[in-house]
Amino acid sequence: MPNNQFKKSELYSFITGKASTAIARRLQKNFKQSGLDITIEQWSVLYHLWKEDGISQQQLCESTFRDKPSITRLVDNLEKLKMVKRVPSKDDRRINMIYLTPEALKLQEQSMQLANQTLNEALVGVTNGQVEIAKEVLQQVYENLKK
Amino acid sequence: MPNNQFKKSELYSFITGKASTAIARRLQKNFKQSGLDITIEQWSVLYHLWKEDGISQQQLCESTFRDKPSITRLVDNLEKLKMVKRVPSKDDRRINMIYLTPEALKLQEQSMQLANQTLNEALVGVTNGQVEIAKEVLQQVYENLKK
DNA sequence: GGCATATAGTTGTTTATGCAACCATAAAGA
DNA sequence: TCTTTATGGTTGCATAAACAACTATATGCC
Repeated sequence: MPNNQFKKSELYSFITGKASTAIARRLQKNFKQSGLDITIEQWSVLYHLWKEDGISQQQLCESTFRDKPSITRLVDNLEKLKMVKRVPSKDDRRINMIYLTPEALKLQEQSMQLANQTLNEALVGVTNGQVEIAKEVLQQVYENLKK
Repeated sequence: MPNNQFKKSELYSFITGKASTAIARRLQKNFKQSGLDITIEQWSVLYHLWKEDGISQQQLCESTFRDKPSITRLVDNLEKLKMVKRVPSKDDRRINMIYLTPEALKLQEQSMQLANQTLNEALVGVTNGQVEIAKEVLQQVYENLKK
C-alpha cells in the first residue's frame, strides 16, 4: 500500500524543499555578513576536503551529491579563488587530486561555526527528539532515491 | 540554550538538502519518462495557478518562495511554452495577472499524479507518524528562517 | 598486443538562482 | 498639487545545475 499521508495542500513544501532553500539562503547571508566570500556550493566542496584533503573529483561528486560537470566547474571557481589546487595523480593519469590551499584551511573554523549557528537558528522551537526523527526520514528519502 | 544536536558528520545533509535534491531529481525524471516536458520549477508555478488562476507575479513570489526576478523569468519561459498568459490588471497598471492556458490545464492531473507517485517512492519504509513529525520540523524551519 | 569497454574529467547548451540596479505606477504626506 | 516613498515588475551579471556529447586514460578479454 502506498504512503498516502500527503494531502495536496502539504505536498508542495515537501517536494520543493522550501526548508532547505531557507537554510541555504540563511547560511549564505550569514557567510556574507561575516565577510566570508564564498558560495554555499563552494563551501560544500571545501567541507569534504576539510574532512579529507587530496581526494579526486569523482569522490567529490559522490560526497557532495553533485554530477561531474558541476564539480568540474566548482573546482574551476575554487581554483580561481585560490582555495584549491588540482594535482594530477601519478598512479592514474585520468585523475585529479584536489588539495586545499592554506587560504582555504583558514576558513574552516569560522565557516563551520557559522553553519552550526545557522542550524541553531533553523531549529528554534524544535525538540531534539523531533530532529532525530526528521533526520531519519530525510536520510531514508535520500537512500530511497539516490540510485 | 542552542540546539546542539548536530554532530559534524550529520550536519552536511541537513544543510545542503540532499533529500530535497533527490526528490527534485526524481520528479524531473518521472516527468520526463511520462513525456511531460516542463521543469519542476515551472511546475511549481503551475501548481499554484491550478489552485488559484489569475494571480499576480508578486503572489507567485510568495507562494513559490522565489524572488521577483525568478518569477519574471519563469513566467517568461512558461509564456514561451504557451502555458500561461500575462494580463495587465485594469485596477493597478503595475500588476500582471497570470492566467493558465487550456494547454496548462491539461497537465494538471497527470503531473499531480506523478508528484504523488514521486513522494511515495521517496517515503518507502517511512511510517506515517515519522512523516508527520518530519513535516512539522520542516515547517518550523521554514517559519524560523523565511524572514 | 589489440580491440572493446569502463572510468575520470571537460565542454556546450539551456534553465534557474541571487543580488543589485532600474523603470513605471500607486499611495502617502506636506 | 507636488514630492517622497512604497510596490510590482524587468534587466544585467555571476554562479550553479541538468543533460548530452566529447577526450583521454585505464582495464578486461581474446
